[in-house]
Amino acid sequence: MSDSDGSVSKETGRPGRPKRTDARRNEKTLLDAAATVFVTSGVDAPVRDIAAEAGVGVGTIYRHFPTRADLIVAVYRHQVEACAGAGPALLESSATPHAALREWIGLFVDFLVTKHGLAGVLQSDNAGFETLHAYFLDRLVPVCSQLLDAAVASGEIRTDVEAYALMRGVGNLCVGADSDPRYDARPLVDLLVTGLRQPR
Amino acid sequence: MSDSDGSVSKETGRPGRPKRTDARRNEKTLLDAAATVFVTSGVDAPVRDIAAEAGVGVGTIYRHFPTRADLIVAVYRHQVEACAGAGPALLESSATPHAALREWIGLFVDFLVTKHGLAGVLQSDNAGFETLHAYFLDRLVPVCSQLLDAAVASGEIRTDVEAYALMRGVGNLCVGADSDPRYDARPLVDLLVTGLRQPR
DNA sequence: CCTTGTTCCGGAGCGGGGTTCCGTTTGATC
DNA sequence: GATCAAACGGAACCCCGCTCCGGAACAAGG
Repeated sequence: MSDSDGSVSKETGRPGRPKRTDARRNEKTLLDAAATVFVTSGVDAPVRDIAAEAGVGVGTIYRHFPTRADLIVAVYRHQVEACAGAGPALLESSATPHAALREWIGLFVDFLVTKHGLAGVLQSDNAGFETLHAYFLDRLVPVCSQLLDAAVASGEIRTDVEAYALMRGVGNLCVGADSDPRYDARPLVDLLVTGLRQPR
Repeated sequence: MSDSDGSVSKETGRPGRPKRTDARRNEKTLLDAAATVFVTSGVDAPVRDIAAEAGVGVGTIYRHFPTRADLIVAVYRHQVEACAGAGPALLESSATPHAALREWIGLFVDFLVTKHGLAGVLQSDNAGFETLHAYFLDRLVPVCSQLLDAAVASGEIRTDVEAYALMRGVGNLCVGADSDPRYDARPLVDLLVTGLRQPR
């Protein structure tokens, strides 16, 4: 969704008429504004705040990004793609598949904990965020699965853990990791990854 | 807070005048109603729903339980106390301290995942729930710490994990464990506890 | 440049949920 | 029964997400 050009729809492939220039401009403005507001007020920031920051009406936000999840996905798409792309690379550059998995998960955690409240909203039980949930899963679970399979193949880890569950668990451990100085998710995530190793 | 009698304040010890009988009755009614509604609609259920279930006005709820956290704490106090009490008992009955820790955490997880949304609201980043957070921590962290110390003393586990972090992590892993049939927190919690073991 | 059709925008307004506030009721006391 | 503080109820208020429509901005053709 939301091509830089807008002359074709990515989902259908049908050639939709290109967007008007003011519409394209507003979309960019909105992404910048949302990114700014997300940093200071978290991803749950009131829609009106984002609209104010961008200098547009709330209607404009909903026209470009029907759900909050769409907006969040658009803002963080680049970083998620980068994270997904790093998976195979780490698999080659690391000493063992398990080490690659550990490092990749570290990247994911670093991404999550620097976005106020993102982890908290990644849970599917929050109605209306299925899109967000789905995007992260579609993009990252396959990568995680690849790393996991490699580690299984090399005999380093147990075989009874699904990529989905692992991603979900790591995401959960990051909930509230910002906003509470007493809590650092990283050591616990490491513990989890350590626990994956075969107990022999 | 909220004595059965009300003739003395637990915090100050000063003898406050006893509550009126209708007030005491309403408090009980409210606890029952809240417990019922929590089961079906989760701990985030609208205040008005709870009021309706109890057959009282919303003002009455706020008078007895100024914040939602107060209400939740009052509803689940018994179970939390039971969990806390089970710690020392398990330490005696189990084969090793690590086994006791594993079982105790299992109890805690069972408690959390059967309460819709409780885990999700246990995070301190949710403004207004510091009371809830504080109560769970005050009550359970010392118990966890005791088990953890015993396991450290017996040389079973590593020494660099704080009770607070562990409790927090386990709680986090339980977020959304209900409401998503694809996600079961227990195996991951087990992984975490396994990861505690000394890697030697 | 003007016209016309269309897209896009702004923000008032609706509904829902949390919280407060105050006039009324009720229990306790004498 | 009279008195008075405690407790109650729910209307009212505010904040927020989301919708909707009258009008402004744009693109295309005359």
